[in-house]
Amino acid sequence: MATSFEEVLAKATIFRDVTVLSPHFVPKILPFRDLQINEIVSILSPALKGQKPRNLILYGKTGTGKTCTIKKVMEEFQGIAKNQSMHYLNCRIYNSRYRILQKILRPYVPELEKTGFGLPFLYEKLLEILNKEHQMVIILDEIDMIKDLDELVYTLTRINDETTAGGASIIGISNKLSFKDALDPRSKSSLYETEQLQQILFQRIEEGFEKDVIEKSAINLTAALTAQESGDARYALKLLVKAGEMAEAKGKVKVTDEDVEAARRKVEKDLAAETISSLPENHQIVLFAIAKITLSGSRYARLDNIDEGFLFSGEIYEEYEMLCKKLRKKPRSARWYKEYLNDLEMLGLITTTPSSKGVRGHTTLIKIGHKAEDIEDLVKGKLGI
DNA sequence: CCTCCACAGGAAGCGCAGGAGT
DNA sequence: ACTCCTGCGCTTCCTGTGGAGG
Repeated sequence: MATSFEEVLAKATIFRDVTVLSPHFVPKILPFRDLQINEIVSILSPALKGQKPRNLILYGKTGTGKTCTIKKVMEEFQGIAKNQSMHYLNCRIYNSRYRILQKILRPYVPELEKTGFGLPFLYEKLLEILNKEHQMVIILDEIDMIKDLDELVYTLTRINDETTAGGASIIGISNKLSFKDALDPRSKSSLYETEQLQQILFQRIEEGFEKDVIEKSAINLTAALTAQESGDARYALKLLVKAGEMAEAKGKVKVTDEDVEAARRKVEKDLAAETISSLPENHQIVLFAIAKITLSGSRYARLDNIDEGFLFSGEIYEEYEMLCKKLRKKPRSARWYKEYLNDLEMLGLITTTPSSKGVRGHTTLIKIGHKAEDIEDLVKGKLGI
C-alpha cells in the first residue's frame, strides 16, 4: 500500500537527524578533539600569517576522527585570511603527483579542463599562484595511496624554496603507521615535525612497553638524540627497542640513560648498514674510497688549516677510479661523482664543507659520518673486494 | 694585478625503459 | 601492436669562483 510523503514525514522515527550519522557529517563540537584541533591550528597559523609553511602528518586507525578533525579545522579557517586556500584531496582518487597538481590548479587555470599539459607547466602555474602571496594548505587524505609520494613531496618542498612570497603546507592523513617507512629519507625529514615525533614516541611506548619501565629522562634523551640526529621517528623507535633489549639482557628492570646511550652506538651502525646495503653500486664504491683514504691517511693530511679527517674531493675521485678499474667497471664521470657525494651527504653518511683559506682553488672537503672501520667493513662485504 | 688551480654546478643532449594514447 | 612522450641516469661541454702564487 502506498504511503504519502506527509505520512512519512509525520511519523515519529527513531532518528532525529540521519545526516548526523553519515560519515561525512562534521559535528559542531568535537568532543575530546579540541586539543588536537588546537595543535593543528598552531601548526597552520604561521602559514596564514604569511610565514614559512609547515607540514604535518596525522595518523591513526580508521574511525578515530582524523578526517573529521581536519574538516572541522578547514571550516574554521575558511575565509579568515585573504590569499589563502585549502584543498582537500582524497588520495584514493587523486593518487599521483600529476592528478593532485591538476586538481589543485583547476580553479585557477581554466585551460586545465583539457588534459595534455606536462608537469613543468603545472609546476610553473603553481609557482605563479604562490608568488602572488598566496598561502595554500593541501590536505592529502589517505596519503599512503599516492604512487609517487616522494616526488610529490620533493616537488612541493622545493616549490616552497623557490617562491618569494607565498607557500604551501602539506597535511597528510594516513591510517597506517608503517607507511612512513616507504618514504625517501629526504621526504621524511621534510615532512616530520618534532611534535609529531614525540606523539609517536609516547603512543608507541604505551603500546610496546610495560608500564613505567622506561625512565622519563631516558625518553627525553631519546627525543633529544633523535632531534639532533635527523628527527626521524624510525631512529627513535629503534633506539628505544635496542635500549630495552640491552637492559633486559643485563637483567635490569628499568631502561635508563646509559642503556639509551649504549644503544645509540649500536643502532647507528645497524642503520648505516641498512642504508649502505640499499645503495646503488657506484655510491658504495665512492663511500668505500672515502673510508679507505680516511684510514690510510689523506695526501693533504699534513696541510695546515685543515681539520683532521677531512679529505679532498679530487683525491677521492682518483681512488674511486682506481677501485673501478680493480672491479672491472667503467667509472662514472666526475660530474656525476659529485652527485653521488650529494646523495651520500643527504643520507648522512658523509659531511662536506667548502674549502676556504689554506687550500688552493675551490674544492669540497669531505668527512666520513661514521667510524671509517665500520664503513669499510660493511661495504667490503657488499662489494666483494 | 694577473694567472693558474681545482674544482662547482648549470645546460644540453643521448640512449634507454616504461607508460599512455590510438 | 604501434608510436609518442616522459623520466632517468649519465656524459660532455662550459662558465664561474675564491684563494694561492708569482
